[in-house]
Amino acid sequence: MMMVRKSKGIGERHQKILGFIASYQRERKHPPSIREIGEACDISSTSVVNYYLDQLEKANLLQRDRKISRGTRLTGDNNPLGDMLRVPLMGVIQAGEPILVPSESPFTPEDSVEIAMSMMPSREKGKDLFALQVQGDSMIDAMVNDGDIVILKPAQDARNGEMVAIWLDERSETTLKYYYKEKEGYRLQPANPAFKPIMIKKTEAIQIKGKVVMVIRKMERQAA
Amino acid sequence: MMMVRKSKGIGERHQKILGFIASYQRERKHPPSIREIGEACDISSTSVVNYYLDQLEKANLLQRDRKISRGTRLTGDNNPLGDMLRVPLMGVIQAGEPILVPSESPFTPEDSVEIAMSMMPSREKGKDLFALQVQGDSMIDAMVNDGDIVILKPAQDARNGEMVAIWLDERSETTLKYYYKEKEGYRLQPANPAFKPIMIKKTEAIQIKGKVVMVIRKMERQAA
DNA sequence: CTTGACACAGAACAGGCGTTCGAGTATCAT
DNA sequence: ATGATACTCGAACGCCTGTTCTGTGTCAAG
Repeated sequence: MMMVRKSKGIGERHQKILGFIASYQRERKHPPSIREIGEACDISSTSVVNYYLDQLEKANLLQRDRKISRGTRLTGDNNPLGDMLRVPLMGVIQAGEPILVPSESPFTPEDSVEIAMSMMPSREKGKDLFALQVQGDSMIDAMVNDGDIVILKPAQDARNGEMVAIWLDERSETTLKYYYKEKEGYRLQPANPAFKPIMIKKTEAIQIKGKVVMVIRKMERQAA
Repeated sequence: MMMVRKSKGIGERHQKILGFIASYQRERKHPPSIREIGEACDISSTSVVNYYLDQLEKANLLQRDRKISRGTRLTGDNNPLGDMLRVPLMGVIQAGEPILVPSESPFTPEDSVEIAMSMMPSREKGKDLFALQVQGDSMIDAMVNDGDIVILKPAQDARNGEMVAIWLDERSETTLKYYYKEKEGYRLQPANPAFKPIMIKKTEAIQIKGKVVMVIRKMERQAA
């Protein structure tokens, strides 16, 4: 009977086991049992699987909850599963139309976007985030492109330097700007330094709709 | 003995179970057993847990792998765990310096960014993606801001309309542009329509480093 | 009051599953 | 050769776990 004898370190067998655990977990959403690993990797004895699992644990490639059924989990980098936030995509945001924040909007989010917890800024991990898809080029001064997805956190006011989604009554449009409260009123600063800030007098009515938490742009191929 | 009698539908008990499974899964990376659920939710009998679990399954809030240990998993929207891609953050990209694609770069990625599989465009779900953090304002014509994270896929050539990271020998700089091959040479189109395209003659040397797959901007508070 | 759906407890069963142990085989350095 | 090391097998032990069955108290409808 041929045995591989790969000296020390991680061999082909180890790799196969790691791969199987990953794909199993991806499909079934729970770890495989020792016997399932054995079956998938052509190992006829549970003790052999255990043997390899121990090595993989020593190599810091996975962790085991001893004595617990299906207690193997891949360590950080290999683990395909992680905490994510599901943010409802509530519709579109475009110039000339007010945006709908979740409480005002009547419709169920058809779709949603998934964001890794680890990617969320500050500790904005609240459950009340929502997402909007930008339509049109009206937000280019905010460095936000047509098709971009903006993640928002509902808010009625903001602190200086935060980017907010704001509704301007006088202009009848929604815009994304950095917000600064000043003596005379408000200064709304575009993200793109090539554009000048908008000064708003205290007398004008503005409505902060939410803080921009994140912007995501998927690059599909572009026309023309 | 008081019993809640919440008529039909999902009651407080159901909610508690759902919450427990979610947090358990988040912490331990595998589903809880029936007995563990019972203990956490003050249910003294496994049969009662089973009873609720069946209801929750009928309500389509979770799925059960019958006969399998720890075979309960939350359905889509409730499931905090999902497939994600771990993309190594290989360093920074800035004007005036060539970017390092993984094969060329000697250093291990100190950090990495996690992207939900569901967010990946086209079927760019390859394992060879890498990420770079933009430093400086030199990419504003590509609608990419200082601090943004760009996800790249290594490539030596591109199709028309794809956004690429490209090294221009003559200018000694890296830039992000939409790529178009034309008769005379190449047209590199900025994402921002306010900027003019760069025309490159065939005689000039260009090196495509990768295709831009995604751009992510985390909005922390901004200075000034 | 009876009836039946509903919520719950407890116990017992059977199979799932991790663990352990004894033993065997191949490869390699000495 | 010989022992050390790496690897494999099969079986058995015993806890873990899902399942099932019987029984009890509560509450609303008939």
